[in-house]
Amino acid sequence: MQSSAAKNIFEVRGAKTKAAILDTALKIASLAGIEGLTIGELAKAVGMSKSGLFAHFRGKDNLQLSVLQAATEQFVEAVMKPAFQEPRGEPRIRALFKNYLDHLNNEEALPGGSVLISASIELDDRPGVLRDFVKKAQNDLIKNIEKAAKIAVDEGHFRSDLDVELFAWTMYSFVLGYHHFKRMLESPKAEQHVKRSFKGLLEVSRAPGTQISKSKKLKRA
Amino acid sequence: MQSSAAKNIFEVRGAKTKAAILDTALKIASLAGIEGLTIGELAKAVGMSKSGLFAHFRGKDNLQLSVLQAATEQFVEAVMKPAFQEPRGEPRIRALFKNYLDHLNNEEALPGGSVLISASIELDDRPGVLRDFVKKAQNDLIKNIEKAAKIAVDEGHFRSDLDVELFAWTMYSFVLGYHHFKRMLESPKAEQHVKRSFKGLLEVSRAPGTQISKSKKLKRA
DNA sequence: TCGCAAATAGAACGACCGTGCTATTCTACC
DNA sequence: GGTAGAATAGCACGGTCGTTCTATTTGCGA
Repeated sequence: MQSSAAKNIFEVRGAKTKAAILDTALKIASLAGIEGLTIGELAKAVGMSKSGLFAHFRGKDNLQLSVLQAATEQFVEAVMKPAFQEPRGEPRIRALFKNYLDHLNNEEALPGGSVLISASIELDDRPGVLRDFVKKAQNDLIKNIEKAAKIAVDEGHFRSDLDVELFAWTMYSFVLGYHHFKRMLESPKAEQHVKRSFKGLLEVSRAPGTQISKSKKLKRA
Repeated sequence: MQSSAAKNIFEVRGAKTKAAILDTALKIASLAGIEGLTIGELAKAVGMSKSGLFAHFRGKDNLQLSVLQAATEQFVEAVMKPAFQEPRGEPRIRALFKNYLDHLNNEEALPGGSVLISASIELDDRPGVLRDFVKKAQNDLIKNIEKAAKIAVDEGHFRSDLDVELFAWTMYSFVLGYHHFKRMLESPKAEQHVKRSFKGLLEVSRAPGTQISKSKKLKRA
C-alpha cells in the first residue's frame, strides 16, 4: 500500500505538469488546429524544453490523441453531463442545446472555437487513430442527442412519429452553422439565427397540443 | 497589336501550366487542406521542380490565394451560375440547393470535400489576405442565397414575412451538416437527412396555399 | 536561323519539424 | 543525508519547409 501510495505521489507530479501541458495545448489547438499544434511551440508556451515535454508523450500522435481526449472530456463535462442531470424530455434537450452554445462561446477555454469540430474537418481524409477517435466521439454525441430525443418522445413531449435521427442531425447542423457563422463570417446575428431555428425545430417536433414553456411554469401547472 | 498578340501567346504558355498546377493543387488542398498544401508535394504531383513551380507564384501566400480563387470560380460555375439561369423564385432556390449537393458529391473534382468549407475553418483564426478572401466569398454566397429567397418572396412563392437572412442561414447550415456527416461520420443517411430537412424548410417558407411541385407541373397549371 | 525572353531546373540556404541520446536536476523514501 | 528513480534539459540528427540565386532549356518573332 505504501509503495502504491508512493507511486501515486510520483504520478501526481507527472500528471500535474501533463495536465498543464494539455491545458495549453488545447488552447493552441483551438487556434491552430490539431495538425497545426507543434511540439516546439507548445514547449515554449508552457516554458519547458522540447525534449522535456516530449518525454510525457511517446510521440506526436500520442500528444495529439491526448489533446483530443482532453477536448472530449471538456465537452462531456461542460455539455453532456449537466444536461443529462436535467429532467427527462424537452428540458433535457433544451439544456443540451444551451450548454453546447455556452461551450462554444467560452472564449477562455476555446479561444479559436471547438477543437473537435475543426479536427473533424482536418482529419476527415486522413485515416488513422486520430480520425477514428474523433469519429467515435462525434458519433457518441449524435447518439446521445438521439437518445435524449427518444426520451422526449417517450415522455410525451415530442411527437410519437418523430424521426429522432433526423432531429439529431438537424440540431447538430444548427450548431455547425452557428460555429461557422460566428467564427468565420463573424456574423452578429449568428446567435439569433441559431436560437430561432432551434425554437422552430422544437415546435415541429412537439406532440400536438403540447408546449413546455422556457420558464418551465407549465411543468407544475 | 502584334506585340500584344505575341505577349498573349507567351501568357498562354505560362497560363496553361499554371492552370494545370492549380487543378492539381485544388485536389491536394481538398484532401490536405489549404494549409496542408506544400510546394514540394505539389511540384512532385505535377512533375515539376519546386523552383520551377514556385516561379509561377510569388510566394506560398500567393499560391494559396490562387487555389482559393480557383475553388471559388469552380463553385460559381458549378453552383451559382446555372442556378441563376433557372426561373425566378422557388425553382431557383431548389436548383441552388441541388447544384450545391451535386458539387459536394463531385468526388473527382473534390476528392476530399469542399476546399472553401475546410479553409474557412482552418483560417478562421488566422487574419490575413487568405482569411479575408474566404470570408468575402462566403458572404457573397450567403447574400446570393438571401437575394434568391427575396425574389421567391416577390414572386409570391415564399411567405411575405419570411426572414430571408434566417432562410439563408438555415439552408447553409444544412449544407454544412451534410458535408460534415458525409465526410467525417460517413453517415449513409446524410443525403436523406439533408433533403428532408430542406424540404421542410421550403414548406415552412412557402406562402400559404402555395405549392410548387418538384416536377414543376404546377407552373403551367 | 538566330536571338531573346520566358519557362524550368538545380543546388543551396536558414528555419523549424519530430525524435533519440545523454546529462542534469529534482524529490520522495531508507 | 544519501540514493534511486522520475522529471527535465541540452544537444544533435535527418528531413522537409519556403525561398533565393544561378544555370539551362524552350519556343516564338525577326
